[in-house]
Parts: sequence; structure tokens; C-alpha cells
Amino acid sequence: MKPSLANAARDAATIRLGRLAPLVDDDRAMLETAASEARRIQARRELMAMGDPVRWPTLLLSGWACRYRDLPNGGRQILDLVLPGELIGFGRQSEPKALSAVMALTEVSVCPLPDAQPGSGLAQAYEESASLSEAALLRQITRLGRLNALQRLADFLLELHERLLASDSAELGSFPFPLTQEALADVLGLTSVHVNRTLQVMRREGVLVLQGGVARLPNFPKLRALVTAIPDALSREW
Amino acid sequence: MKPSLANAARDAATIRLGRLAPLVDDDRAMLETAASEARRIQARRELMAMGDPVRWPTLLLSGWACRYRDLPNGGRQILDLVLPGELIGFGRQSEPKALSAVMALTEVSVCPLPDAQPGSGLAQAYEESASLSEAALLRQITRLGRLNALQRLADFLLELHERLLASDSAELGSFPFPLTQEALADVLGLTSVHVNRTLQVMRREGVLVLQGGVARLPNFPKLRALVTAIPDALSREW
DNA sequence: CGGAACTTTGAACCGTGTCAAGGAACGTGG
DNA sequence: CCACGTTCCTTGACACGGTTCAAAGTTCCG
Repeated sequence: MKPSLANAARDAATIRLGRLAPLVDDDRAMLETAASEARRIQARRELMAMGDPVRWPTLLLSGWACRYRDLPNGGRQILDLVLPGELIGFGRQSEPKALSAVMALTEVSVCPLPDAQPGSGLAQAYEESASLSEAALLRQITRLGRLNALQRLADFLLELHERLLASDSAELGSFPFPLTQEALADVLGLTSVHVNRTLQVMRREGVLVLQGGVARLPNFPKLRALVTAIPDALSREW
Repeated sequence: MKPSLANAARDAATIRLGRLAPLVDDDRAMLETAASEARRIQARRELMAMGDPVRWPTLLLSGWACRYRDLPNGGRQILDLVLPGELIGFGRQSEPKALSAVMALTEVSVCPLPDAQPGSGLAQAYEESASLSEAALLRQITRLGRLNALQRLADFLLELHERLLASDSAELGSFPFPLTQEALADVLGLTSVHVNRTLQVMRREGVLVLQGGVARLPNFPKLRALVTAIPDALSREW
């Protein structure tokens, strides 16, 4: 048995990667070794600055981080979240510069991403992970381009739930939710004021309960329906 | 000398890839061979459907295409364009399903992407290309999340110009512009009506001339200023 | 010459942003 | 354990950017 913290930390990554591709003992051993080099980083600390020469690819063992860009006018756009068991900066090799900055949203624990032998289960899991990561970017584009505030929020909550389930970081219908409304606004391309109002609608509609840093989604069918709903159909259909 | 069409077609790709990484004669020969298998595809034809098992990675020799998603309500979001010399579906290998659909916006000419030996200049050029492609997605997210209509359009025109220059498909300050206002709206997350009005503002401001399917950008500094304009502009690039 | 696709225009409407202020929660030091 | 500052959440009034709907004008092409 390992110390409980390192253990919990390793688990999210091992669980997630192990589901993306079959891992053999050797793969698991590498993850375990890497996890023993874990560093803890405080919330709001930058893990990587935009344009930085890319350090090493990193594995997020626990906590939440985000990729983001600062705007000339002081605003910020969060491009994507990084959740437990997900990869940071694994991409095209010799990538000279980071395409975005990365910041810890909560306290996080990270370790260097273990090198994977080409063809190994681990290597395959990395590829799958990178593919999911691109899928998340595409979903984010669609969300920002074509959904309204309520739809964006609903879609985002559903995505969070799915992604957290992948590492057993969520239970069915509920998960830790450390995001401030301002962070949420920066993800969804809204203002924090409007996020606040939209959250209230969701609570009133009974599709979201937020308390004590935990989100619960008590009505999945309705939440899913919100994403595709024609605005205004809300009252009529439910 | 090759027939002029195939020649022009090969050129955009060879020029672009040759600038992303140094190519040796062998690399160029592979590109030339692949180009000889070019297929022509009409405008509005789908090159790949979302969720399709990924066919082969493809090289766009000439014309414009787009990656897009259809929405349940009938709308559409264009995720990214594919311009001459750019790659389609080159990514994580064994990717089981296409993450987006791809459609020809003009008549296009495509060929199978030649296999590159690991370590070759060609392989390196592909990696660079994939990296630029991700950068474009991140830029698109920022554009949709944090810029208003005028800023989105200005930023998009500047991006187009840069990307087309990479394959000598644009001259300095002017390039072919085959997009309908509806396509533009689907890229920028707006309605075509509002795109129309925004285009008029840009013309009135003297930063854009559209005629005969060609766009001219007569005032770069002003166009760039538009992107960051409005509230107290800090400088810096993002 | 006729039709389809695309662009342009106007008026009304509404989703989201802005500004400003007050309230709740939380951590820290006394 | 309380006082205090900081961060985060909530609310209201109002302004504006962008959408919607509808119709007319234009370009393109067979």
C-alpha cells in the first residue's frame, strides 16, 4: 500500500488510461514510478506559459487545470479543461512553443508523463487521449458558435460528467465542482453575471444542484433536452 | 513539365510543406506521385462524414474545404477551413471515427497523403502542419468566445491571409475568396444577415474590398487594430 | 430568358453585456 | 472566537449587439 494521497492520485490516471487501451503490468509500473515523482501545485499557479518552450508532457494525477489564452483587453478565454488522468502538452513532438497557457484551477498534482514504447498499450492510450482532447476542442467550438447560454451550460455540465466518469472522478449524476462562476464564464464565453443568472434557471428547472463544491444533475433527460431545445420551448415541454 | 492543372495543384502543397520542414528530392517525388492520383470533387460534396471510419489521410491540393458539424436544430458550425496544401484527417493513427465531417466549399482536388518515413522531412512537415491545425482550433475558440462580430471577421480575414500565404495561394494583401456569406456566418457563429452588415462596415472603413471572388485588405494596421479595438487596448499579440 | 442561389435592406425583438451595489462565505491574524 | 479583508455570489436597471422575419434586389448559369 502506498500513502493514500499518491494512491488516490495515481488511480485517476491509471483508471482512465487503462480504459482507453489495455495496459500490461509494465505500463502500470511506469505510471506508478512516474506518480512517485508527483509535484503538488497550488490553485491559480501557472503550469505553463503560452509560447514557452514546451517542457515535458505532463500527466494530471488529481485536481483540475485549464488551457487558456489571455486577451489584449484583459479578458480571458478558457480553451479546455484538464481533468484527472488527462494529459498536458502531449502532442506533436518537437513542438517548439506551447499553443496555450495552462493554469491550475484547484490544487493539482502532476507528474512527468512516462515515455511509452511505440506500440505499447500506454502509447495507444496516449493516442486515444489526444484524440479525445481534440474532440473536446471541436465540441467547444460548436458550443461557443451555435448554442445560447443555457444550452452552453447544459452541454458543458454533461461533458464534465462524462469526462470525470472516465477516471471514476464522478459518481453517476454527481461530481466535485470547484469552478467559480467567473471561470465558468471564461469557459463558456459569457460574463459571470450572466452565468449566475443561467445557473439560477437551471436550479429552478431542477436540472442542477450546486452545494458544498459538488454538482448534482438530478434530471439527465431534461438536461440533455435543454441542449437541443428551441429557446422558449422550456416551459411548454416540461 | 506536367499538365498545368496537376502542376498548379501540386505546387500549393509542395510549397507549403517545403516551408514547414526541409524536403529532400525523395520527399518531393512522393508528393508528385501522390498528386498524380488526384481526384477532383465538386463544391458542396462531402469528403468525409462525421463518425465515418477514417479513410486515408488526405492532402488538399487545391480549392477550399471545411470541417463542420451539423446541429440537431438544422444549424451548422464550421470548425475550421482546409486550405490548399493542408492536411485532412492526419492525426492520431488508428482513430476509429472521424471527429467531424468534411465538405468541399469550392471544387477541390485531393490526393491520398503520401506515407512519410519516420524522421523524414515530410514526416516533420506533417507534424508541423498538425500543430498549426491545432493552433487554428484554439484561435477559433478564442474568436467565438471573446470577440464581437467585427472583431471575429477581422481576425478571420487576417488568419486566412496568413494561411494562404503559406502556400503562395495569396498575394500580399489579396487572395481568392470563394466563401458565401452564409458559409462565413457558419464559421463565425453569426447569422448571414449580420455578416452582411458587418462586411459593409468593413468596406465603409476601407479595410476590405470584395469583388469578383477576390478579397483585398488595403489597410492591415487598421484591420489588426479592429481585432483588439474597443475597450482600452493593451498591446501584445495573443 | 428564367430560375436558383446569393446579397441587401428594414423594423421589431430579445439575449447578453454593462454598471453598480449589496450580501454571503471563507481564511487569516489578533 | 471574533474582527476583518478578500473573494465570490446575487440582484436590479438599462443599453446594445445580434437575431428574426420578410421582402426586394442582384448575380450567376444553364
